[in-house]
This record gives sequence, structure tokens and C-alpha cells, in this order.
Amino acid sequence: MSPTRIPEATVARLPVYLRALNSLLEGDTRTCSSEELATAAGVNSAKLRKDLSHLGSYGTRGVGYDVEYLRYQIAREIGLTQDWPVVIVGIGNLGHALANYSGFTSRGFRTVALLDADSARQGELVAGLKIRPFTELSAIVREHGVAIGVIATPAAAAQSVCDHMVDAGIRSILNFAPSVLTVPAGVDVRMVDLSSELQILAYHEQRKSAPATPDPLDPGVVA
Amino acid sequence: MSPTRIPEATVARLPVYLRALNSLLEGDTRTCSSEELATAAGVNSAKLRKDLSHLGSYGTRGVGYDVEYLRYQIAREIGLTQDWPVVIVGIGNLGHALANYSGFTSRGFRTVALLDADSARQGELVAGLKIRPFTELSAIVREHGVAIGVIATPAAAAQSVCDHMVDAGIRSILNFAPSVLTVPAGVDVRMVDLSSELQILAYHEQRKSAPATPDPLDPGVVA
DNA sequence: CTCAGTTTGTTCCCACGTTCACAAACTCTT
DNA sequence: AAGAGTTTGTGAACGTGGGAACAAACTGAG
Repeated sequence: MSPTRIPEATVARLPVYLRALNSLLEGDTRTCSSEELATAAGVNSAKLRKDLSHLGSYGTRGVGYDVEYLRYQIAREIGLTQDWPVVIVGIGNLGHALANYSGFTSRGFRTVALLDADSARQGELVAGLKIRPFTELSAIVREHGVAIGVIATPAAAAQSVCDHMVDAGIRSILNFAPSVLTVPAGVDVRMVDLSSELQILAYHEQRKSAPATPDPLDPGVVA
Repeated sequence: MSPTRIPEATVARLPVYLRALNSLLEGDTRTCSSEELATAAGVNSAKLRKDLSHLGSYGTRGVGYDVEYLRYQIAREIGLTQDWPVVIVGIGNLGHALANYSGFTSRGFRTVALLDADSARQGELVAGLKIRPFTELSAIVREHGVAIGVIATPAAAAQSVCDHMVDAGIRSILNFAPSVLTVPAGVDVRMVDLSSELQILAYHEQRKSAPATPDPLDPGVVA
């Protein structure tokens, strides 16, 4: 039973728990304690228990959790027990990698079309799918009932692609372009910025090695 | 100028501000208010001002911020005014895309080597670099002073690659493999899981459209 | 100089998330 | 059946982050 809304921080960790459970199942583990699962997921056991308690009472005191059963419950909560058709727009290096990424298809997501505005690329076969012109977007969305779109275009094209996606009826967008997207209410956007993550690492790395902050006026490399 | 530690949430947004400032500079904007910059970065203006106040007082009341000056200060704070040599391990589809990703090189990060354990791929030219055997890792780290490593291998290999990186002296790791990495204290790991993001979108999407699962206790969409 | 207008930096308060600690509930042994 | 040993689920304390609101500080006009 899920009487209240699940906290956002918890939702973000559910996929991690799911991965950990899958990995336990591969090792033929039938039952696990919150401590074991927490270790496998890389979190605190108290946090794990509180997270799971938001979904319901799926464990047994004194015993632990049934791995298979818990996995199903989490998958159902996320919505992975149903089929999610996905379109990917922008088949450059990254789009190419995403189309071939097994982590998508293995978790209920099904890439139904690859779109690119560049007419030179169209017809090319990537991951078993032909690249189709971007103009076919809305027809494809209608035909397959696509609700989720992935943007892997250059930053300059991202907002325009996003607008077309929204017009076509897509309500959830995963954006890999380094560009802020503005969308109407009711549409969800999640942003993955590869270089941001590196910059955050660089910040901490700098703090590790350099105790004092000198202020040389050298502009250095800024771009 | 920065007496106290900068909050983690703020650090995570600094790259976003940097992007917004770059974009403003391209439009020949010399000065901007917190309101303008916040809009460009997709955040609340109060949050932006509080974030920037953690770095120091770089604005002028009644006027706003000097775009060029603020950009330099943020870049310096993150550490982008220095050079960051990076190695990428695992040159599959994703590693290939990362090697070609312009967002890395344009921000002070310099890919010095591409490594792969598969001997069939070695010598292959990707993004102007020859793929080298993984065994050369520690020599390369020593030679170039590499502090940051990127893992783009399959999940099964990730922990082993991580261990070798730590042994070689790398202290910051960006992990794209869907696998929890355990590292000694003092080593930072950031994880980017492409399929997790999709799963989070699916959760919200499910909540938007489908009110009825086996237990219909949820009032439905509140957006 | 003074006053009106603007925008930053900061304070206060609330909501959310994390962690500790413990009662409740289960298993197993005797 | 009872007690010892486990482990979950949760209440309470604590810390972090977000947003409104305002004082401080600047510009520019008269």
C-alpha cells in the first residue's frame, strides 16, 4: 500500500535498489537483510529501510526481504512492469551509444525510432533501426504511443526538438544536450550533463590537493 | 574570499551557471541581473544569489553582475583555470562517444589516453588518440599526472578497473558503468546511470496517466 | 545633496532528507 | 511455551537546502 506520495529522493534510489536486487538474484540469493542490500546498493541500511517503508511493508522482521518479491514490488512501483516505447532524437556519437545501450532495453524500455534532422544520415542502420527524418516525430509518437523522448542533439537544437516533442504529445524528456529546456507545466524534464559531473569532481579534487587558494590573474582555460 | 565550505547543492549548480554565463557572453551581454542569469540557468533568482554569495561578493547592488568577471570567478572556484588530464577506460559505444564529446575538451579537461582491455581494439584511432592496452594505466597516470579517471566499461569489469585506477593514484572517478564502486576514503566517485534517469521519468509518467494499479488508494496527478 | 529606483547579499523560517535508536515482530532452540 | 537472538519499520532529533522578504548599497536625475 502506498497511501502517501513517495519522496523524490527515494524515487531516485529505487533504480539502484533494483540493480542491487538483480545482482543478488544472479548470485542465487533468495533472501537478504537490509544490511546486505544496503551494502550492495552503496547506501546506509537505515536509509534503505525508510525508503522501502514508503512502498509498503514488504519485509519480514527477524528474517529480511524476499529478493524476488521485493524486486517485483519495486519494479511495479517504478512502472517497469509495463512497456515504455521511447524515441531518440539526434543520432551523433552519443545518440549512437544510447541506441545500443543494453540498460535501456533490458528494463522495459523499447526504442521504437531513431530520428535525426541531418538528411545525410537517414536510412543508416543503427542498433537494428533505420534513422528516420525528424519530421516523422509526431506520426511515430501517435503510432506507438510514445510518452518518453530522449534528446541527444547539439545544444543549439535542443529547445526546438523539445518543443516539437511536447507538441507531439511527449510528456517526459531525458535531455543530454547541455542546454536548459523550458517546457509547459505537466511535462517532466531530466537533464544529464556529462561535463557537469566532471566539473564537480574537479572542484573536489582541487580542494583535496590545494589547501590555499592563490589568486593569480591568469585567465587560463575558460570555455 | 571563501572562508566556509561551499554547500554540495551549490557546487552541483556552478557548472550550470557557467554554461549560462558563456551563453550570455556569446550574445554580447556584458552585465546581467540575478534575475536574468537565473532564468538562463533555469533556477530561482533567490537561490542563484545565495549560491553566488557562497563564493564571495562578486556583484554590484543596483547594477548586477559583470558577466566576464563572474564567469572567471566561478571557473576558478571549480578549478577550471587549471589543466585536468583525464583517462577514459572502456572504449565501447559510450567510451567512443565520451572521447569525442566536445564538452570535455572545451572546459579544461584534456583526454590524454583511451584504454581498453580488448586487444582487438588496440591501435584503433578514436578522436585522434590510439587505443592503448589497459596495462599501461599506471605509467600513463604517472607520466601525465592524471587525477581523474572515467569508467565506461561493462558493469562486470568496473570494480576491477576502479581498483587499478586507485592503485595508480587516481583520486576522482566518473563511473558510467551500472555498478556500485567501493573505494578507500579520500577517493571520490560520481555515478552517472543512464537507465536510472529513464526509470525516474517512467515513475512520474506512470503517476501522471495511470491512477489504477491493484491498489487504487492514490488520488492521482498533482502537478 | 537628496530622493526615488534598482539590485545584491543576507536573515529568517519552513520543508525535506538523513541518521540514530528502539519497540514490534519474527525464528529458532531448549 | 518461553526466552534468546535477529531484523524490520518508525518516531524523534538533527542537518541541509529552498524561498520569501528585507536591509544595505549602488545609480541617476533634479
